[in-house]
Amino acid sequence: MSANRNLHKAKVNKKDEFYTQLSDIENELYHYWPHFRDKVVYCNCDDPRVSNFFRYFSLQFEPLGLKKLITTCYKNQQVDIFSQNDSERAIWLEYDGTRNETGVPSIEDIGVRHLEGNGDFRSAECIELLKQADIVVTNPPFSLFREYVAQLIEYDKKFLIIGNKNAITYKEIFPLIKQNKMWVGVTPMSRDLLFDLPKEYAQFLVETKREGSAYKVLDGVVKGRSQSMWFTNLDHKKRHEELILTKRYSPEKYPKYDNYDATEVSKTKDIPRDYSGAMGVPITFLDKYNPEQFEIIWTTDRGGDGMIEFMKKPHDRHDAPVVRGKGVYKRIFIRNKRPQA
DNA sequence: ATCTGTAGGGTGTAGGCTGG
DNA sequence: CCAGCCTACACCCTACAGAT
Repeated sequence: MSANRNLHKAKVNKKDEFYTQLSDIENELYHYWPHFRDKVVYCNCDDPRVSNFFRYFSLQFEPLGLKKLITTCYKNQQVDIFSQNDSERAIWLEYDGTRNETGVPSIEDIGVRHLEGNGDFRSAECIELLKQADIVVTNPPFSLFREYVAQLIEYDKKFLIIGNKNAITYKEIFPLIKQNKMWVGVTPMSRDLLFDLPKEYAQFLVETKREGSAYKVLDGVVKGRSQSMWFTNLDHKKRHEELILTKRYSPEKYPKYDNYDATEVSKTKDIPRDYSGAMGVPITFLDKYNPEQFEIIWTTDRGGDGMIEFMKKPHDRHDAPVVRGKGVYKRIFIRNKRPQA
């Protein structure tokens, strides 16, 4: 019984109980089809038995024109302790599209192999699989997001992944966004993503958390709410769309920060069309960010290439932007490359 | 040279506001 | 009313100063 309790606790404590909804994958992937023809897709943080990523790519294998689909699945030691047999060993799957007449891949069509290790994306055997891949698509563990992205960059992979919104301001992540090496996917980042949950975890959330914050109920089904968004380095149409600006600058409407030499613009849609100086905007600006239209300078977080130092005014705090004595939330500093009259 | 206490920046989770 | 958007805040972590 006590082992049972521990198991339950282990399950509840396990962070990665959030499974991406098939509809969210479909809605995002829809915008990238040309990128996938003849490509090897790798989902390296997936359990193919429950993952909608594997499901999506195996079902869309032929329409997308994929060359190969590879999936690896992480299994931590915790689970092994309680399992009765070795069916919980880490596995990897390879699918090259051979199909039976039903159009749905059968187990015979898919090569299922055991991994030597635990399936950690950082392990040598998983890196070997990564090297074969053209595009990586998955929902990696948020706690390892930095390392995860660093590895993708190191091996020069195209990717389409889900991460926490706050990851934008991580000091390892923001430079990639500034340098246009990574950007926001098509699904608006301002909207929360909802996730499928295992039954026990859904129950745990309902019992201990608040509806609307930790979870939401959709058609009677409990979905986990997370401040998540898509990150990618695959080009898409949205990031080339001009953001239409209607407001005009005036010093009264657009105050300067007390501690930064920049103008506060509290809503992206209020960016003045005729202003060429540095502006602070909410991080959700990145939804509308078109690199031909705007230049990203830096965020209010310290670090970076020293640019931010030039914007600091004498003040007792620089951890948050301050307007008329009142602190506001994190901002991204931008400049309009082509202000209009 | 190493330890330790502390300040404050960095990160993640959750909650709140509001306009259509 | 609630999706869309913004913010509060606790706790972790790191750097660093001063002590040993």
